[in-house]
Amino acid sequence: MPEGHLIHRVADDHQIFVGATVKVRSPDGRFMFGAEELDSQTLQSVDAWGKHLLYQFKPKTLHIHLGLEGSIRFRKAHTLHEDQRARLLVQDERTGDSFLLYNPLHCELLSSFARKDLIRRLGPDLLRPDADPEITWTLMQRSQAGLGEFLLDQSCISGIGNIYRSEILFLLRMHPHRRAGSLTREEFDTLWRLAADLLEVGRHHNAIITASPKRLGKPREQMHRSERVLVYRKRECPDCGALLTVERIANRTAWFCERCQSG
DNA sequence: TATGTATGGTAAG
DNA sequence: TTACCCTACATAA
Repeated sequence: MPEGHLIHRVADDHQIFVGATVKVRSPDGRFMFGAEELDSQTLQSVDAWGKHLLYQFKPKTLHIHLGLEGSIRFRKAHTLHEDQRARLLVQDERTGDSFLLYNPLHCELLSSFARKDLIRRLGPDLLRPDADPEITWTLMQRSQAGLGEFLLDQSCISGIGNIYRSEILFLLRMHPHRRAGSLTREEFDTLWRLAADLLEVGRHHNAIITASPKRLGKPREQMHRSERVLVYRKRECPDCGALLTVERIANRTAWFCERCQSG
């Protein structure tokens, strides 16, 4: 279920494990080698970069990417739950709290070189305070891609997934086939700020919410699933009522309104 | 119960 | 560009 907001939320939540000496196991046996290497080590830090989670040990880093199907569950101490389906179990030896990892795309150990290389390949992460928009701006000016394709390219800007893509472009009234390189600096700044704000809201609420609470007349917490987004998987434009265009862009389905997103 | 689809990414062709 | 990964869930039958 992960776009960047959720990965950062996990990293936030997992700060409680930093400094802990941990018990590490691989219940499904598919990460035995790595689990043995990390067992009884002390966790130095937990970081999110785009859709990647990095758990720093010495000298190696545990790299987790949830992909499309992965999930992470937190378990309070003493709620003993032997789940053989989990790829990874990490337990804080001080508190007994643990987390379990299921169906990840990646669960592997990285050398410090491989860690740097991974981060180098990623574009600026909207949710990181050190994110440098100038890098994305430069890439965008040179890009031949349409906006819909550009926003999903994690090497140009990281953290945005398929739901946020459609939602951001709708809110900006920008057509997904408009060339990324055609944006003015002002338009880019607006895009960057909007995307960062939306991801921050998602991180806070642990859910993708792009609809305005004011417009609906209820707080975000009370919004129904279908009310939280504007165009993703919808039939009609929430503004003009026209049928939305559904099209695969960069190998993923995109929803947009030809009438409202003309720019 | 069967079918279709997917909030992501990689690698083969 | 396409197949694949091979799970979870919603919807159709």
